[in-house]
Amino acid sequence: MVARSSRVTIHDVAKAAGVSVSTVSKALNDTGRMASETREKIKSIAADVGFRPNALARSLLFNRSFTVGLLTNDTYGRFTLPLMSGISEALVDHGVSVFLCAIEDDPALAKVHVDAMLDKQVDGIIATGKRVDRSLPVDLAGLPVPVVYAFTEGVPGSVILTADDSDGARLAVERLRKVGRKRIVHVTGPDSFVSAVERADAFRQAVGRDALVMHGAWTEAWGHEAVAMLWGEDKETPDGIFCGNDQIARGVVDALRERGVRVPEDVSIIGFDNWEIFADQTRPALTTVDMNLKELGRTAGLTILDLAEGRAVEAGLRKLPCKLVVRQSCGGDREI
Amino acid sequence: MVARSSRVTIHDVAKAAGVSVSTVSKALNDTGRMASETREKIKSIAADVGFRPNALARSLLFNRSFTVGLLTNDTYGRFTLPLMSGISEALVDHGVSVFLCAIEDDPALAKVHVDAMLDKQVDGIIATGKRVDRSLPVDLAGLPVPVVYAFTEGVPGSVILTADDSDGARLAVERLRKVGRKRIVHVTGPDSFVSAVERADAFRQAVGRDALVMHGAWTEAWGHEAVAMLWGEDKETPDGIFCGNDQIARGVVDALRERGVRVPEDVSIIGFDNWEIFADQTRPALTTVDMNLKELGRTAGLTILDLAEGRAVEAGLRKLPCKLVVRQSCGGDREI
DNA sequence: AAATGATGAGAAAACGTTTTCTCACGTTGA
DNA sequence: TCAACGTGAGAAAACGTTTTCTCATCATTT
Repeated sequence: MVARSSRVTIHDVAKAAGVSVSTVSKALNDTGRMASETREKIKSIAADVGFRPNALARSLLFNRSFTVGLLTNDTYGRFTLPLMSGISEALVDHGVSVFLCAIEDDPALAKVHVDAMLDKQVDGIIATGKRVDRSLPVDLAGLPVPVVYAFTEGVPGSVILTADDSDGARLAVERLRKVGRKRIVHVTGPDSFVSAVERADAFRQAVGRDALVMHGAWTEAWGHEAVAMLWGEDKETPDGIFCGNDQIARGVVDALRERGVRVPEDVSIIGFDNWEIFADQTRPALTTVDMNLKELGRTAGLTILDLAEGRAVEAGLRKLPCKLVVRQSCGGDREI
Repeated sequence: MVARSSRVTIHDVAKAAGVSVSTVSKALNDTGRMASETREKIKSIAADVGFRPNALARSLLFNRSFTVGLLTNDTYGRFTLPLMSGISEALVDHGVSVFLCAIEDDPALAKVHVDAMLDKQVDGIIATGKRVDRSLPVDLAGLPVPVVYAFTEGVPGSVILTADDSDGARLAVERLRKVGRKRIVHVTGPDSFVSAVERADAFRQAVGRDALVMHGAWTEAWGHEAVAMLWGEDKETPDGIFCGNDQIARGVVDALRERGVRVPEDVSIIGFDNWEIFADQTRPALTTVDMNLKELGRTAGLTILDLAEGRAVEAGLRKLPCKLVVRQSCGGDREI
């Protein structure tokens, strides 16, 4: 019943070299006692026949599969892909591969995927999602493998990695100040998102208690609308706008252009996310806050590795700093 | 040296049931001869202790790992994610998990990933990329596992799946005709992309030999530029524009609005890709051609499964049909 | 009552590794 | 010359399954 493998095994190498499999194993792993000429001969023969050890067999023996699972409900991949990229980059050097499981807010599907991963003896699971304050529709507590939550809500006592929204907001305000802006407002997403609230709080702290924060949708349309409101009243108009994401920022920039307001000469705009497809294509290109998701992924990967290999990791929420990506929409990109 | 697993094995079940492991195995797999009460008792005990067979051990035995690798150099994920979603959806029912490997046009990294997957005994590899007419920077020929190329160039004699660009173009023209458009032009990407050329050819075939095709970049800016050219001369302006992707379409729509040309009343616009983030956010929302990438992924997944299980699959290029997603930019969305 | 057959369940081998243990052989020292 | 020791290499067990083979036991038939 068992299918025959066409792959070359350690037995083939042993036969070709006229030694036992144990000797081959020791030769290739540089362990055991052995005449160095024997070792070299075996190594060369192994290379000749193209031997590569079957990872499944090693996994079975070591109880380490050198795989981790990435569980996400961010079907669009806006946040998952950069994270994935960082995880993969950090782990490939350690011979670890990543199972990507897209569960579309479907608890049953999530369970199927988690079970499949556990059956395949993943060394750990990284959970991620599309918002920081919502958990995946599956309970990952009490699993026989370590779990790291990245950019999604985790159970108490777990390791949770996320971007520092407050830091991002501070970075933006700091920059707007540096280019001489005085009347700064914040146009952002719904206040039902903790990210939006955290950024807004940090924004107020940086700008002043009565700073104007406008909550709306995460859309271009809301950017247009906000500009209409701000420029519609006969109050003093802002000279700096910090937007909650790049889509809103694009809406704001477009709306200002339509009104004949120049960006960045008259008003400086800063976005959030550094979603290149928006930030780069907006005219002028957006200066925006980057959440360093790839770095977050790298950290998540190394953390799950630490846990898998039994090293202690401090539990709790850990916030990683953001960075400002300077393009043209804020101005001052030359003189600073 | 070998770490102790905390997981419950078939031996634990055997001990708990007071029978041998072979009996447990046969009981759970509904094979062998056995008193049905024994079988049921074992099943219930196995469920009680939460036994799940170690997939690694089974893989070793069956020489089937129930994993496949998805290799991509589309770091942004525009095409990879829908594909991945389809693959995963098709395979999860068969207990197959997917390794996602992002190789960023780096041959060395690609080789590392491919080797890691082969070591882990993947049942097959699906290769994908960001263009149909470029191959990945790694040679997948002669691998000991089946390979399917999806949305990327494959070696001759291999199985290659791709979207039918001609079909997409025909669909668009057909629709423009149906809403009464007579003067239709095609604004698309560089003619160094075979996709662009195939669509352009099909467009010409549908509209007429001397139909106007404008090649440029795949950007919004090119959409603006093309409109400036079309409306700048004192020739008759088009009443229908079929765009090579949604970004160009968005540029065209925006440029027309700025000129006071109404979409879809005066001009009908159709995009390509159905990239929701563009198609949905454009005002009016874009009617656009969808390449059915998820379906493509599903097909790729089932194909690699066929190959892995030794079923014959016809080699060669297979083009899957597109579909038109109707929103507002083309008009006629109510009466048809 | 003895031979046959059916039934139930366990022993062992296999998958491809790694590691521990054992052993044969040759060299050294007294 | 013989014991002690070092060296090189193989045998066997282990990881967790599945499957084939073997063997009791019991019921049925002659």
